[in-house]
Amino acid sequence: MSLDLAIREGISKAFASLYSFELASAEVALQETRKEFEGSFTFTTFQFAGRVKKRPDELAQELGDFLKENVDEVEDYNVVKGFLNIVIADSVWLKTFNSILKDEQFGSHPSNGQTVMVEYSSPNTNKPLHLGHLRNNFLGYSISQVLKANGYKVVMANLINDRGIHICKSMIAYLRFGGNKTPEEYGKKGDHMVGDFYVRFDQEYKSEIEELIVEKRNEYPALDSVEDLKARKKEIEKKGKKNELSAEEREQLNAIKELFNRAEKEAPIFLEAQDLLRKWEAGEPAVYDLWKKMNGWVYAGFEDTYKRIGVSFDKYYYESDTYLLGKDLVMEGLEKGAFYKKEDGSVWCDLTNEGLDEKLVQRGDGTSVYMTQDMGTADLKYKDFTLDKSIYVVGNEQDYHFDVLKRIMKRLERPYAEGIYHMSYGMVDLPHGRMKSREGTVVDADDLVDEMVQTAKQRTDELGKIDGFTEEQAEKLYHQLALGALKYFILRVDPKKRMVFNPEESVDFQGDTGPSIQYTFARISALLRKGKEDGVAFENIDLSAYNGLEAQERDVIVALSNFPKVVADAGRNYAPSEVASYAYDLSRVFSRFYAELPVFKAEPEVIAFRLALSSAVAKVIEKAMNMLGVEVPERM
RNA sequence: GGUCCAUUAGCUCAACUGGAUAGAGCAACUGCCUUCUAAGCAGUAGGUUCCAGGUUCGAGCCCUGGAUGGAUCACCA
Repeated sequence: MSLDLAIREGISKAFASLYSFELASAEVALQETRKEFEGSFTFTTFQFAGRVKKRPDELAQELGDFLKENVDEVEDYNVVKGFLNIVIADSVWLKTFNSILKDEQFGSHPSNGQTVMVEYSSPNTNKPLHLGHLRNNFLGYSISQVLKANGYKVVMANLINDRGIHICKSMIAYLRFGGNKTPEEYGKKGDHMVGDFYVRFDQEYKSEIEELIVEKRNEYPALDSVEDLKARKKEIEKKGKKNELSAEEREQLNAIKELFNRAEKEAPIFLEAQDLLRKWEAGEPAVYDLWKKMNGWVYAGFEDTYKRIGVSFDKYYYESDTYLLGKDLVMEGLEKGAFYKKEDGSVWCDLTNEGLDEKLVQRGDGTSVYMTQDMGTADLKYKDFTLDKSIYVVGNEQDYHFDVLKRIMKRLERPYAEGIYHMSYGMVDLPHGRMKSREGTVVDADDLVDEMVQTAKQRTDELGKIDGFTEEQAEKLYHQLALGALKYFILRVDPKKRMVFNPEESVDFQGDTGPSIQYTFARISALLRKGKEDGVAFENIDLSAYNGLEAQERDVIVALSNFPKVVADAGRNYAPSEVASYAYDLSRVFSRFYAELPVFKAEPEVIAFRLALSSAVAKVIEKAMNMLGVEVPERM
């Protein structure tokens, strides 16, 4: 029985026998005692005081007496106002530590027989991965590991968006300007090369729009450039927000908008891209081959990046296979009365009684929309793996979409509907604002990793601690540190929140950072190496009879004992950040122990105990960091 | 305009889901390498938790109203 469970049961019994008051042990809320008070667990009595007709401090006192008397684990207690601080005997902590040592699976929960799919990454094949994708990939990979530790069977899936107008844009630009070159000839990774052509399309498109506007803009002789027109448009729109538009201005705004719209729709390169999409959908061989070829380049590039950032997938889905799915669900929904058809033949799901809008699930012409496709894909995933839960790691701009998806699947009575969870995360901002590809403020994932590796190398060289490393070992270390810094920096933040990525800060390796935790592991590894060299037996030893526990050592054991709960909470809350902050806490508690208590200048028994303690910390740090997708080096 | 989300130290983030004097790191300042790795440890300083009300023994957290920033409300994906 775990320690906190024993105490919760004790409190429950105390209430029953002292006051005939029923409080299930599961309902007993224990918190960690704040460090300025003595004790390990705190029970707050205020909310119960009235119900058992006692003053809070009086109640705490009586509960404390009962616990001290009846619960073996409780050595002592103290009461501050209504707070009952429970002191645990060192022998109990040692017993706890002993069972941690023996438990190879410590922190991992046994299989719960459930299967969960985590869909993440899900890139478009028209441009390389950037900083925003990194948050997605790190979160997806990490939550998968956390769920595995919670006893789920996890399928990591990547739904690749490999079709649509955006890919056609890259294709058109390649046809026009690509000179039939391969990525090798072009001198870039495949994904970057295709991304270049996507940008090229945009440039071309813009200049064609401008040409068209210049041609047709005779209505505005006073304005002589497209920039002027845009500025004028903005100005009027701003006024419009305050409802101060004159009829003339409104007319002018509409005219400008119309002008832009027409130009956007009539630009030759855009028409070509649309035409290409039609040809692709018709399966025209030449178009299809080009599409395959270019996607192949992109995939090779992605695989390379995935490998570098240490994420992987068990299953790939391609939108070119799934984009027509879901039509049978539309039929089913109509039959079940979950959907209805409008006069024009379009099919809708009415969610107004749930406080949402009506949602289109099929166009009037019978073709699918995004939602249709996602409905079908959800069903496909279930058919493939019989999922209990389905997690979508997707940015919070799609909160509404997934809210609707879940409700629709519930109306279609899908068994997995309740298990759909949108792991929504906030955007990654740069210190000067959000990333905008058009303004060139996108941080490319590959470049970022390169820079981080450079920084790691530089930092390591400055410290000069890795003499004797082969080049290969050194490269590996730089990579581990770079990714450790990057992943930790991103994962320590609550996923739901928007975060600021400051390139200068993220390369910091001191303080609350990945490398500083990795450093703790490296130091422990050094201790253990020395222990082994000295022939100290510290593995598989029984320490239940050890005495003379120091405060710093007890703090380490307490921190260790929290690990299983942290893993469970992180899984329940879908929050890798909780694992990250735990890893840092543990690392700090250990560092304090390390700084204040020497390991090898002690009695043999103490040496063995401290080495065992250190090795347990190393194992937990490794497990926790691995859950974040971070590797830990034995030397740095 | 409707809906949803955010706002905590100069900066980046926490706060165990309503508990004690709101904590860390960075930046600044003090100490600690002749002792197991100083990428560390100990300390000083830094707060009207956006504002105004409310709920209760107790509110950063819940409720109401407002401010600021963002997302979304496509027969785009």
